[in-house]
Amino acid sequence: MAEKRDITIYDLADKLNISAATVSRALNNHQGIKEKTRKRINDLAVEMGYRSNNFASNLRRQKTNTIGVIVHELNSTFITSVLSGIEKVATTANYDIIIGHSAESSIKESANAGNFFHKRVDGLIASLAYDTEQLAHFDPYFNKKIPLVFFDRVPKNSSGIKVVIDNYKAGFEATEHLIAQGCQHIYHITASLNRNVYADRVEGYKDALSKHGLAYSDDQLIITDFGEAASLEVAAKLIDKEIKPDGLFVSNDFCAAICIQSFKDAGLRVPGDIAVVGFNNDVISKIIEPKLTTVNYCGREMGEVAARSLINSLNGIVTTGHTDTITLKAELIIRASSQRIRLKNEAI
Amino acid sequence: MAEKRDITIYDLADKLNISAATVSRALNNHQGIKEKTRKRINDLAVEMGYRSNNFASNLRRQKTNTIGVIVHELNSTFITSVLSGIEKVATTANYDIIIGHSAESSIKESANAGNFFHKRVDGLIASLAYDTEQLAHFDPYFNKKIPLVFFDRVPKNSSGIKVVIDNYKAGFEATEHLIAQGCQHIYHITASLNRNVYADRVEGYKDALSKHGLAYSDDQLIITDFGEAASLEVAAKLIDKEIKPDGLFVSNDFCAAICIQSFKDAGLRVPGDIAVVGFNNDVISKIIEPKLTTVNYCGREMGEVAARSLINSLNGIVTTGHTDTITLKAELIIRASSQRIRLKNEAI
DNA sequence: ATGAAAGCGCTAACAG
DNA sequence: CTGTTAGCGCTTTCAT
Repeated sequence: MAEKRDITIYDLADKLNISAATVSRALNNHQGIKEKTRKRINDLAVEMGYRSNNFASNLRRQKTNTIGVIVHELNSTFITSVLSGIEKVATTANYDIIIGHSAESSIKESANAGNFFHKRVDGLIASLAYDTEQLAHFDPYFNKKIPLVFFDRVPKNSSGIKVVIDNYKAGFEATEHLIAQGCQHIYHITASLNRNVYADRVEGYKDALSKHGLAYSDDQLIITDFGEAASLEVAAKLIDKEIKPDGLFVSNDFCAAICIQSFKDAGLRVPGDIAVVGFNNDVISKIIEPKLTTVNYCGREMGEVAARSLINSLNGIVTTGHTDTITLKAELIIRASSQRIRLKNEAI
Repeated sequence: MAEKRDITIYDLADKLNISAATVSRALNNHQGIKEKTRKRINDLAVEMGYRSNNFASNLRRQKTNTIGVIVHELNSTFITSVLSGIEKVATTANYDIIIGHSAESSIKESANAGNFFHKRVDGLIASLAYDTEQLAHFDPYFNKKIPLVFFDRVPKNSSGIKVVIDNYKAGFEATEHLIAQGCQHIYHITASLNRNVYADRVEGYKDALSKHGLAYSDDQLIITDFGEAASLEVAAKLIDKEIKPDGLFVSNDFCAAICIQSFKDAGLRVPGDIAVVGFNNDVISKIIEPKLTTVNYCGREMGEVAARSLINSLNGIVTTGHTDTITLKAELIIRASSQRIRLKNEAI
């Protein structure tokens, strides 16, 4: 494949009758190179189409200046904004990032982790897949003391820095909001309780019910994978419940949207008959009719904080100890899908 | 950062009193190694936690077995399925992929191209950003004869393999469908005509109008960037038009969804007053009410074809010549948002 | 079937 | 301010 041989620093050195070391130093902006020499070298490099050889450099420096990022999915605005946050901070600090997505499969997550380890990333940022239980695939990182930062979906017990929101509080507030709207039979749709994000919200949900003297039975908690098919099924099940739900808190906007649609198709009014709250403030929450009340948290900020923490550890700035879990703000955004009070006033 | 020194093939060789060359051969499944020796080596490698050093290997082989993929955005199901198609083929052929996203900015696209070139990807797969005009950032690839495959949003004039759908035909059919539904004043919302995907659909749109004797004026063609704000603006403009549109073809599902919403808010019925067709079959097309008629094309297939073509060139299998543009199928999916005929029959 | 030796391109002591 | 030198870990002739 290779056309002509690549230009190396030796070619530059020969042409200028200087040593390769000087060329290397000039190209890397080391100090102690005469400005004039540096310029001559840089000019020639451009002229000859020189490109530095990463492998050689990495091999020598034992460092790649690359951060691996493993996400559970790509097609959500939340993840995209996390990525752009990471990218911004990483680029500023002169790190490249490589992205792997697990498609919610722990097997692919594991493959990505292995691949990135093999590629010798300097550090790793990850959000766990839906079904990840064993964390063995991260052991090589721990063993080699390669810094590891988890965000959003973090492991329950493990070292490493974690960047999260207060999911308990978010779940609590979402539920309390529904209660304030007069809901008495509030159901909750969530996903694998192995994932902190879901488990914590469930706790918040339960505690809010309990605080306001509302009964809770396991029948009100529905676990699904938020896929389209599963969501449709869940919605159908909800419609057929003995005790009709008048409030619904869903840990995912897409699934909440599907439910709203199903409810409407079944002749139920939202929020009149059933008030709905989602989670994530995805675009879909503003498209669905009625617009969806949801919990917003800033992906970009989460990405920035994660990247910054990672780079700090990379630079030996240790901020660990009791502060190795960083909690960011989240807020309930109230839209039409849950506003029963105002709706009553506005009613025809 | 590095803890203990990494295990190298020399460590393995020493332990077994054989040469590093033999270890290397065994690890890479070269022929001419006694089965027993191979097994001893592999076992010890696992036991000692050996991981091969990519840089050293790449440096030596002048090859990375990595394919770079540059996409204009990540948060669409279309792109995600393209990526999974690429991933599948690449993995099978023993290539890693690294993903870069340009966020629709030619500047970032250029940065990614440079970065990947620097990382010495063996080949590149790309879909152009919204505002890319100059292709100079791909020149290094052409110069070094690094295979380059464009998909979906491809450059107008340039060498390299291109994988596309017949956008002209898709635009033609979408428009003809609206005409068949009795629409007389069909507007078209599109984006930068520098992008083949949009320009070609516009041609199809115009030709369909002309074929059916419908007048066209530039007033009916609206160019926007499909962002949320821009889409809202465009929708408002459309509502205020002198000549009321009764049909709308939008080159993007998200924008089409926003328009439908705005129309409904303004008291217009969809499709009764205005029939709408989108493009891409994004999830949103099934969430919006009424469900959106749209053009579907298979991202996964496009990804697979792109990756396969790239790997073929990598292996020296030249399929270029007149076949260097590969056109895949696309189909109009008819849903409620455009069905005026049936709607009239069903009318109360 | 295995070993010896050279070199991929770069960087960092160390020297001057 | 610049040059000399050694070596990062691996693959691959060329021998044996």
